[in-house]
Amino acid sequence: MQHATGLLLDERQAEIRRRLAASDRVIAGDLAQEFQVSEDTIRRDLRELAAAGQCIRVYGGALPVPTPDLPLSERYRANIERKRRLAMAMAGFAERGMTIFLDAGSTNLAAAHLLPDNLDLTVATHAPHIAAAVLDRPGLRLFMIGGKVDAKVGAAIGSQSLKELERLNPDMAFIGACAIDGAAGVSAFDADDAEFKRLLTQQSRIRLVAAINEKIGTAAPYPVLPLSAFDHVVIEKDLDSAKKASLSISEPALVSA
Amino acid sequence: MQHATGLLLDERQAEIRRRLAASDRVIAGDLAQEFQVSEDTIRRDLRELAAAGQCIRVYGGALPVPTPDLPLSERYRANIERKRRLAMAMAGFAERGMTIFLDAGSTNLAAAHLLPDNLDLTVATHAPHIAAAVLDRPGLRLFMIGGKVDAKVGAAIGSQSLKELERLNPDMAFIGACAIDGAAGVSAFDADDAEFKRLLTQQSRIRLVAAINEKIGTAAPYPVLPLSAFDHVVIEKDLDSAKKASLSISEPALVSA
DNA sequence: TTTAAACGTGCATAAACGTTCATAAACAGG
DNA sequence: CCTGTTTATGAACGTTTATGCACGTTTAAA
Repeated sequence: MQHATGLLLDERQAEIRRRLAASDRVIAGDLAQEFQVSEDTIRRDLRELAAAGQCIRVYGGALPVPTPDLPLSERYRANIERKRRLAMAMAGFAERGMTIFLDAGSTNLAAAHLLPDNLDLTVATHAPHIAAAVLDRPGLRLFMIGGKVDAKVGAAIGSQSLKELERLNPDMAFIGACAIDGAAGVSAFDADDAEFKRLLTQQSRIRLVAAINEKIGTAAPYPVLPLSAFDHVVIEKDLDSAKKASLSISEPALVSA
Repeated sequence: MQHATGLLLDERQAEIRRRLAASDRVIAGDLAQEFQVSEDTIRRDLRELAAAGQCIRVYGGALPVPTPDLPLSERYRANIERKRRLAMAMAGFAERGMTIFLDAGSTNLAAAHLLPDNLDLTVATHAPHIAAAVLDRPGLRLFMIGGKVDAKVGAAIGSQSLKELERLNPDMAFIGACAIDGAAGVSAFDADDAEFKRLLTQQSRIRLVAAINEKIGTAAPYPVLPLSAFDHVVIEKDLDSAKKASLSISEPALVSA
């Protein structure tokens, strides 16, 4: 009846669980098309996952189980679906054997869930939430930058962290932008965070930065680097063309997701 | 009955094990065709491998076991309630302004949730899961030890982590014991983990170690330190008196929770 | 209120499954 | 060289499981 080459049931449900962890919803129809099975089958999967307490069934798809909303994790929940798309585009740049640094931020937390686990990747990060997510992915190796952790930024920043970062040269870095502007470049809300991002970018071979629409055309108090310092700037597909033009960059450096 | 050209049973099963390690799954039908045996035979192989804990049987084939051991998040769920009681007792030792190091382990993860948030505490740890939990507690400051993170231990261990630990002198350390014995002292399943625990204990002013009943009277391959090196050994109230006596320590060094 | 999409249920079907038995090679002991 | 035993396998049989489809119901949005 089924797959010569398709996914086994358990694999399919495991993949759905991963999606739920990375985004804030799944849609039955999309899953059906993606896994090449009928929607009935997907609905059955979602019903079973819901019965096991792994998701919450809703009309049209399912939601992840609500985690007790805490300060930081709350921020992480906002606009997850859009950030997941950005993260997916960034994850697409991963190549076998790379060491990839994930900066703090919810887009990169999504990336931690989405990075392929069969490419022998090493993930480095200074953000505990991201580290915890990576540690739960059997196919990924983890390197952690330590130091004094800033609760607002959600990552280890400051002099000790910088010193540890100096001894690391990632193949690729995913920078989380607090603000992006064609003229002001990338900027951050915290001085130490900005300095960390700057050093991180300089230490890395391939530099990616991503931002949702709201952050484009804005500037924060602490400049990081001009846009020209990055190999790829990942933005949403539907960014209005005026703002897109204001960045003064074009494909392939500009990536729409 | 088997063909001169075909593989022996052991060879076939070894090959299946190799496939499971290399890929994410095996499919019974494919294996049957490839080895030129009936699917019944493959199913028998998979059943035997599954019985030996070498794979996970699913409809249509088999999946590799998530990790050599249980997944970390699974291990964290076992005996939560009992570990929470131990953690509560340890948390009771916290005093205003202290810097407390939380070693890896589920008991200390519970402690991260239970430490009072009105004592101006700083928590240090090398375990991402614990760091993430602490970061979600507004009243706690966090210091993270970095380095290569061992997925089995669930924490950063190894030379770089040791070097960072050298520059830290916690007021108190909660050590997670893999095994405790009156004669053998505290021991661990991983060499680097044992060395980290040893240095951590030596660097700390007040040293606590906790263990659930199952770990008392057992020894692991890598010794950490004798029980005399600890200020308090926290055990469960209902530990049987023979084992309790075998530890050769008494109150107030011995704490029952 | 209307309407189309999403839903659950029951059913049919074929694949996958476990069990039992038969066969024949491999083995052990005399 | 016999003879009985063990072992790996495949075949036969009935059972379970995963899936898609049909059909009537519910839902949410227009």
